[in-house]
Amino acid sequence: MPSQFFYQQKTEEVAKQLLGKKLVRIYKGKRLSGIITETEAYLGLTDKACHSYGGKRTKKVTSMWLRGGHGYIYHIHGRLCFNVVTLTSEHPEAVLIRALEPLEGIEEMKRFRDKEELKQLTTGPAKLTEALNIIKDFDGKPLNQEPLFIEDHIKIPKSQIVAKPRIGIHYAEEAIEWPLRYYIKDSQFISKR
DNA sequence: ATGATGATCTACT
DNA sequence: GTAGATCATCATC
Repeated sequence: MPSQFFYQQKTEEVAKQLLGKKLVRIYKGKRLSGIITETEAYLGLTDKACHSYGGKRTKKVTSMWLRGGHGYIYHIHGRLCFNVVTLTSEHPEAVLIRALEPLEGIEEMKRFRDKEELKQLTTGPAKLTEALNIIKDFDGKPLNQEPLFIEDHIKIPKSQIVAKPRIGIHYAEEAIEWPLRYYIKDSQFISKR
């Protein structure tokens, strides 16, 4: 399990280093898990795409102001997305988990998603929250304990990490083109090419 | 109390 | 590629 210092590194660095780790959900005593294949960094006060841009502290973004290593879960378009908070309580930044490669508990994931195809289970930020049955209760909870935590798995070499602009932030002006989306080169489990 | 807004997904062409 | 469904959250009234 990563230490608390892991999450206090620069957000871009956490986003890259989360690739290859496992996101694990314990559901009714069973492990549902996947390898993190795609992430996006959200850089807080000066990032127009970030929910905490300009120092916003509405109820929805409260968890982003926690110290690194907590979960931040928000509703969007009637769905839930899952983030890992980074840095300290003075720096409201986070990493959005956008895709996983399913590993354990695949039959449960198929049930939660009501889909059979492996690639349809976790290749999108709201898809993976549904597949792992991640619920709003986990917002603001630390990620070093059951029922939802992150586990070390494989290390992805820098040469295998692709950086591209983030998805779905057309309103974010200059931040639109910042290359803060990271994914494992050649992975079959990413949300978009 | 109401209306606008998405860090989305699905189904369709 | 594009349209429509979706619904909690927030700003405004």
